[in-house]
Amino acid sequence: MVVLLSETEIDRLFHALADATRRDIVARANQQSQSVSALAQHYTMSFAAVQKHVAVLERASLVTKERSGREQIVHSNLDTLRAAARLLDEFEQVWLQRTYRIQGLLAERPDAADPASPQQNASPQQNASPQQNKQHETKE
Amino acid sequence: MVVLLSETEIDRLFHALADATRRDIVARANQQSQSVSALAQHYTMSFAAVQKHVAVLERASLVTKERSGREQIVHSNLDTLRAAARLLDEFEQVWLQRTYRIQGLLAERPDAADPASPQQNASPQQNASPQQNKQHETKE
DNA sequence: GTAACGTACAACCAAATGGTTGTACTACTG
DNA sequence: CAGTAGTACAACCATTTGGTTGTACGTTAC
Repeated sequence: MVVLLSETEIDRLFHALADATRRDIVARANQQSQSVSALAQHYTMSFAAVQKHVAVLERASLVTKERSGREQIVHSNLDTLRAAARLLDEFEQVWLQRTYRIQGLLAERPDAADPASPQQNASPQQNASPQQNKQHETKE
Repeated sequence: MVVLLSETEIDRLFHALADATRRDIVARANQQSQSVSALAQHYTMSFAAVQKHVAVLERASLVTKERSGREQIVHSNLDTLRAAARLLDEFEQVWLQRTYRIQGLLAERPDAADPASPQQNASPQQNASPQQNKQHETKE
């Protein structure tokens, strides 16, 4: 299962999750959709600060806001959270697979380097991964 | 299954993952453990910049470094990645459960609110000792 | 209508981030 | 031995982040 997020969206998503206050906001909004000021009441920081946290969450699609009269109701977006979880599952899968594949090949292909052994060539010939979906600059 | 990380560690973990270069570093290190300078060759940024990224990953326990002669070999730590994945799974589970429970309880318990607020240690002064106890302060 | 509430947003600030260059030290290599 | 490769680390810089206060404006309540 492939997750549909761009690198930039992944950046935003993890960045949004990398703050305890923001995680708490999502949890509360999920528990019950509520206005920004209602959320803000639970924290010692200013209303404006909470507003900014909500904005970060919104940019990451972890919550949505919906106007209701003078209030902005914050709804959690569990789909995005699920996407994040799937994304890490994917990393786990891919990276583990690679680990196993390398281990599995050790017997038959003596030139497949041992990833755990620190004693090795040190000559930086890189057998880099063929898939390049990044948008951050790589050299090679 | 409960994941064993403190809020601060979770912050560090997600922050470390919130950068495409760092994710790429972990992927490469997982594919094959290699020295910092070998990793740095794949990026256009300076060696020192890559060093800093590795340091961030190390603080988040996503990689470990092991000295080998004059080189520092970077190993990926898949356990931490797994912990992150489990953590999001947990969020997903808990938050989804709460959603369902609330939907189910809406009729009978109008006051079913606010069970799980994190620790509060208030002391509402800013001014900041250099370390802040990153447990975000809640009010209520 | 007036007052209070909820929000938006700008201006400002301190600290953290992400990058650079330069210097120094250690470990290999010839 | 001299030279180079790999690393560590400090200093510096620009930008972002996370917080503040203040102001303005629409909406609700009285």
